[in-house]
Amino acid sequence: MENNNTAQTILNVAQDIVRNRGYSAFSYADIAKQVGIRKASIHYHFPGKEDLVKKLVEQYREGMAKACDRIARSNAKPQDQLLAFANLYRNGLAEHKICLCAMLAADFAVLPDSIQAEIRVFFQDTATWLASLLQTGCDAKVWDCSTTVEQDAQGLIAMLQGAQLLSRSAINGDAIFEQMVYPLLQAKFAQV
Amino acid sequence: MENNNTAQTILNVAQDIVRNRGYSAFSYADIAKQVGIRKASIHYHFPGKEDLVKKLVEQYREGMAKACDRIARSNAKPQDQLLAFANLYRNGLAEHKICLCAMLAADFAVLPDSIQAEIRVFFQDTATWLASLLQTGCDAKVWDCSTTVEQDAQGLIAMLQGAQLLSRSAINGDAIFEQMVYPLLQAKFAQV
DNA sequence: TGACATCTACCTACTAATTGGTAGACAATG
DNA sequence: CATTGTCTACCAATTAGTAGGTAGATGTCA
Repeated sequence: MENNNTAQTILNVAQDIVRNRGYSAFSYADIAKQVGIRKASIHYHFPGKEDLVKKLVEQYREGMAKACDRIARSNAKPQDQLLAFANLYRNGLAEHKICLCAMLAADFAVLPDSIQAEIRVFFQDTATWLASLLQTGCDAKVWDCSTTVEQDAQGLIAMLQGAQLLSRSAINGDAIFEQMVYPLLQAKFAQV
Repeated sequence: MENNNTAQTILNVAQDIVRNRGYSAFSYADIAKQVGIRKASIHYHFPGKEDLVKKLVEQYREGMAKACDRIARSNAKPQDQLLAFANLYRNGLAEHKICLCAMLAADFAVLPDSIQAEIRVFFQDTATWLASLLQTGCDAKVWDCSTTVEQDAQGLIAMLQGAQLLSRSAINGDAIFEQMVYPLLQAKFAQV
């Protein structure tokens, strides 16, 4: 994660903080200290908090899209792709990082409109991608789809986000996550 | 929800705010304005933020325990009790209220230790109650339990909390919640 | 009963620290 | 000499929390 670009360093640090403490509990002073510059210099790169966080979500959205794309291009079996998708969340948790947009969803009521919109797009994109994967598995008779794949996709994402949150407040977080997620995946998609 | 007791009014208002905006984004000034007293008077009833929020979680935990107890005492069929449990979350959402402890779980990293502990107890209690319901349904052959009921219980709670969060950031929140939750409940507990 | 003391629940008026943000100086680079 | 990126030094607003005062209710005792 090296870079010689201050703006990108600021974004990286900011992402870390938001994914750990949420939107309201992060400040320019925090970032400045960790990046090793002064508060005013952050304003040079990002005039206001809104600009910074908006860029943050945009970048996070791109990263997620790329990760999903890698999974899709792997040509693995649908059940393995589903597992790989779930593991994106497990891996984040292993670094003590909640999904950025899950954190921001909790702070939704205090976010500027432009960021609220950005988050909606993130969830919509993710749900659309997952629904398409579920449909593939359906067509291949890997699992059956009694309900619509769109609803299943949203339910799965909800479970993964919720599991991340709950895991963090448990003593043995990482283990809890797997114990939560895999049984439900198995129940819904028996052959996984 | 009437009361002539200032301390309880403060708690009610504080709960509203935290469930909507989270821990970091609520202030004594907010509460004072809504209650109709001065900031300093809140300190009279609750010396510090930690005291207030701790009491908040304690009370919320009692409320949840009572709600679960009512469901258990209803002697409804296990599948109906499970539905009633899920509807606790749906009803909260209908008033634009996320589960208090889901919000605080998001803010976990910035919470005082004593409150972190309180939240752990909440989730543990809830999971224990739900696991016992799942076991009842198991014994009555209403659904089967291939995995342990404890894991299923935690997975279900994760899904419900996650669904609340995601619903709020969706345009049509309430509808989305039901479309997410019920299909997954049905898949896992077929006869529900 | 009257006098005094205490307690409850609030108030005004402050504090020190932190918040996001701005103005303008300055050094390096091209 | 202009641009870029950083700095110091400020700003007004807000944060949780404190000090000290006060009106009114509730004792308590001669």
